[in-house]
Amino acid sequence: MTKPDKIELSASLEDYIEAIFNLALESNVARSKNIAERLNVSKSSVTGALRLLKDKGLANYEPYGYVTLTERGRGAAAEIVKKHNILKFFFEKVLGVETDLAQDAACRAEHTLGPEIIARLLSFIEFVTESNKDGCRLTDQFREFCGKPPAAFTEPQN
Amino acid sequence: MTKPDKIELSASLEDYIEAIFNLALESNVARSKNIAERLNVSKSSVTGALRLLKDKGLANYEPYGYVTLTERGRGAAAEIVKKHNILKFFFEKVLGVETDLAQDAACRAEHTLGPEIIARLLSFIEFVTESNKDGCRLTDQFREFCGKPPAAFTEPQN
DNA sequence: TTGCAAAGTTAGGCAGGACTAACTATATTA
DNA sequence: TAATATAGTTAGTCCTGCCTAACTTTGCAA
Repeated sequence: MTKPDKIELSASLEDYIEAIFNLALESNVARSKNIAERLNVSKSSVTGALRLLKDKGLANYEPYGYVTLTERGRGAAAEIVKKHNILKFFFEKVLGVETDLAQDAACRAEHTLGPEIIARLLSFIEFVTESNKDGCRLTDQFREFCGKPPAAFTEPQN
Repeated sequence: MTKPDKIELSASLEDYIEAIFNLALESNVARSKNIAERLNVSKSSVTGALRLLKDKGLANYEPYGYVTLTERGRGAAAEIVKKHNILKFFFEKVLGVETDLAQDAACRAEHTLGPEIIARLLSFIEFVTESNKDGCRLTDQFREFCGKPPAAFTEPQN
């Protein structure tokens, strides 16, 4: 089993990969222009990012051509998307945060939380979901609970 | 009630503020050198950051002097520290992640999650804590639950 | 098949945040 | 009180990531 040397990616490059991945899913091709639109970034920024992704062996990119992800690129993308989905689900369905906010927060947090936390969070979601099937309905109980006042939590406790 | 025009801070500046705040708590003074050590950053980087914080009215800083936070600076710091603590608690005590990892993840996530998510998370922690007092012991149940295999979560679901 | 709009690239610039090396203040202590 | 170690600052560089403006390719329509 060859572990492919886990590439370190900046938050920004992760965003590009994610965008390419999602565009490919939605319309089969990712074009520079669409990436730029999706990320709210100029076309020239996209060109730069694509070159970097190519250098890292994550994207197949030739000037003026369509963009696809390499095998490794798809692997990286899948991981990011997975993080995103887990976070979004947790924020929205467990914490009960409004959809757009959950989406937004997931976009930002997906770059900062490591695999251990994500794995735990996934287990936790499953735990909660299970409890809902069991009729224990943790999420409902939490919704109900949300009407009480908050506590302190302002002392540092490293 | 004068809302003090919520200042936008980069993750990096938030780190500096947090460091100054914690150093002041621990040893009553924050010195450039200690800040540099704590953040693993060169002394000159600290000088630069302190000037920025001064410009933004968050730190009292004179070259070669001690560093303190202004009223607003302390406000900002308290918010960051609060986020940090809530996140750390959640990761460690709810998800059951190892202390150092929880600490680390909190350090990174504290810059990306907004007040709504944090507020919800706090409520959630209280909910769980309450349940523990009630003898329902959600955390224990979760620990026990953690022995089952994970599911998919790889399709995008924006 | 040429001719133009749309897509993409290049060049050049700027801000944030970090670094090292060299210099300056401060403080301690002999 | 002068010498020196320690703390702090300045100057200059680098890298990432973004931008605009100008230029080049491509592809479609007349």
